[in-house]
Amino acid sequence: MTDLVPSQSEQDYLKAIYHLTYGEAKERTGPAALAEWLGFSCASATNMVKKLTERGLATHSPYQGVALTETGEKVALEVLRHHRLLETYLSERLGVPWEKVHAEADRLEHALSEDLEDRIDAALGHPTTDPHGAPIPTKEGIIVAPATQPLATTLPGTTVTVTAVADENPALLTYVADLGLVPGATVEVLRKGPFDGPLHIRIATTEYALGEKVAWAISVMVGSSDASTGVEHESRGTHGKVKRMKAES
Amino acid sequence: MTDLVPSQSEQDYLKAIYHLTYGEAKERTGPAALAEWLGFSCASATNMVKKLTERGLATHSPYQGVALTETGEKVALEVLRHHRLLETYLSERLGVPWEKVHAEADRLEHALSEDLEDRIDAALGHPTTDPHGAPIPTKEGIIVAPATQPLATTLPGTTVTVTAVADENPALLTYVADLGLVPGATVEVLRKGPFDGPLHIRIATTEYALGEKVAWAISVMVGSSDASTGVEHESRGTHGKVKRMKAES
DNA sequence: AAGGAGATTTAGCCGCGGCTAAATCGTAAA
DNA sequence: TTTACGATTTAGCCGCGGCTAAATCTCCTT
Repeated sequence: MTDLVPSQSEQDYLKAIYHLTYGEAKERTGPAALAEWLGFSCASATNMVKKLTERGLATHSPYQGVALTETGEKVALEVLRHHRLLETYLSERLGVPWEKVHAEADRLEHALSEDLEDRIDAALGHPTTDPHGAPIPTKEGIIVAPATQPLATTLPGTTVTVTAVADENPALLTYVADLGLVPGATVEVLRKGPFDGPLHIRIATTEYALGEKVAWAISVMVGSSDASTGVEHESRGTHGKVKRMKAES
Repeated sequence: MTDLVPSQSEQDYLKAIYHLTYGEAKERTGPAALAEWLGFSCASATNMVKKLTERGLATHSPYQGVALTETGEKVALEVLRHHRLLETYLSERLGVPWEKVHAEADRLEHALSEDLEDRIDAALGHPTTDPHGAPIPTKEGIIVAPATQPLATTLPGTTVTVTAVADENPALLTYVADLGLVPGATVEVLRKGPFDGPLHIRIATTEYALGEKVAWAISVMVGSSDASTGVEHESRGTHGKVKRMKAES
């Protein structure tokens, strides 16, 4: 019998595959995207993909891309739960600033026991989203993804509510936080510059021009009234594809 | 230039060397003791000792035993600080039971950033001892060791105060906690059985007979009145040897 | 249909940090 | 003094998870 529990590296790859498929509305990814995401070489990614497939955590045939199996996705969601619970705890209880919690959680997530996970969850009152607005998977591996879209694709003239901000980039986080572009904020989309031009928005009474990268990192919910239609359930085994979040963490 | 920061394995070995020398009033240890402490083979211990010596973290000549250099001890004390701060935090803020905090902290200590260390330290109000009574080194690598002795060597007829309990063994911790033998408790030593016989003690109004192992795991402070003579300063570079704690964590 | 660029895979290397087996040392007992 | 045993060291192996270089495949363009 091979090791029952995936190694830290394996967990990192599973998390990455999850991000690159479920996070971007794609079915499968390739080693190149994985390698870039993790900062490794393509060859390393291919090797690990082969190993994960042998272990039954991913499906992969040569040149056909990778996807997670049910058990692989389950592992990824467990790691993601650890990550987002830690982010929330560090932010709420220890005052770690917004833009730093991701890096801290990345190092701590693999050392978190089930028992501690439960204690943190309880201490926080069973939170459903992390400080960046990303949903926290349940212990059973169910993740509730709000029906959102990137701010970048929002039609000018619309007023929207920010639900989440991708948390990978500290500098970007600091920048958008300064603007008040945090989950819950209301934004009026004014107009879009030509081609890759800036997106003009208004927050409260101030206008800003956002670059492409920033506009894509922000998830928004259209309208602001009806809460019940704002979420859908997404779980392992779901057949009908639902709109998934762009925001990572 | 070699890696600036010791690997997790190296840190574990440094911590072990610290325990086996400073923890037991010995000057040096051998690979055998190290190997047993960590659960590795003697050969592995010898290898690592050689590497630590090359890195300037330990001193070692063949067949002469190992000791930490100043910088090695500094690293060990940093890890120990992480460990004991985490123990305290987990116990105080997340309700992790006494006998489990050691194992949790062992996994988390290597993933703790300096920033988080400071935040935890501040959140706890800069504690000086962990839940088992062991002193927490300062950020500067100074550890204040109370002048204590094992309960096992305490003369019958004496009344002493428990200062610390070795935290490695969960079963033992549960046992002594049940008896009320926690830091701060007052114990009257009644008599010692012959040879390896039990140590009879009284806590409050109840009498107990303790085995050798338990009696050695408990550190006590003789008398209970004068606090100023109860501690001494021990720091890197101290020449005069001071009585050091038996309790580990 | 042919060519070529980029993605993917394979082959083979490396350091880390475990391991066992075998050689060597040092000491305490005969 | 010799011997034997335990502690230490050396030699050499392994899996993990990175890497580079080279081979191969896919697909898009010409």
